[in-house]
Amino acid sequence: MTDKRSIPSIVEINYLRDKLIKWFDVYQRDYPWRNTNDPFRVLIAEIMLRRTKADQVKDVYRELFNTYPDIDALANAGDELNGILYHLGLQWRQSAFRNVVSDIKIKYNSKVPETREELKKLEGVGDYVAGAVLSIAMNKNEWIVDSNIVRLFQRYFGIETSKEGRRDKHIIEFSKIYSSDAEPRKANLAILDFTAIVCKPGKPICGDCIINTNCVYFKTCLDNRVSV
DNA sequence: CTCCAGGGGC
DNA sequence: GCCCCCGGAG
Repeated sequence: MTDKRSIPSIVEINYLRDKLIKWFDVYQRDYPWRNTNDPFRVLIAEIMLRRTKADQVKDVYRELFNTYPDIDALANAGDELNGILYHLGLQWRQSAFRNVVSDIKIKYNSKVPETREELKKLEGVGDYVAGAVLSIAMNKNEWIVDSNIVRLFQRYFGIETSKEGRRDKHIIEFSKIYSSDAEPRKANLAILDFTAIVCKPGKPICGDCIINTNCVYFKTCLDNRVSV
């Protein structure tokens, strides 16, 4: 690829997606917010997941919905809610959290908005959370970009990004094509899990990687004789 | 010590 | 475009 900022071809992206989905069918992670199609629960989970490890969110999610089974219970929650959320860190999340619940209940009649534009009006909801709710809970063809997805794109296609790769135009364009699939939910979950388990930041498992034959990063490792 | 399913304020 | 938000795990 001569132009390092160009977007890979649709064929290349389709190939990558097919491989990741096949991998996902075997190795997908199990989290409580994946056993529901309730957009509200998925939205709450995604808000908690931002800048926070999934394993750290798991227990909080369970306790939260055991204590407050529906949006009305959550909207009327007292100070105990702060205690449940405390372990997530990022204390600003607590007020944002309450505002989101309140807005959905009052402004949206207890129904999670179904467009990216409306979702982003909620406090603490940006492109990632909005895209995740639309694609994962509603199975819509909506893109997501997080730091892990940026990294996979960099490594696999040998593409350059800015410091804020999440917001790079060519990265978002890639993600739009990637999520243009018959199963956007699966496609997006697949790339999230793959980047967390195989193509992870510190020591990626390149040796056992199912897509290493086409990966620029892997070829570079071999050229440098770095053990993988 | 660094890192983590980002977002918002500037 | 840059920077900070911050608990817990490694």
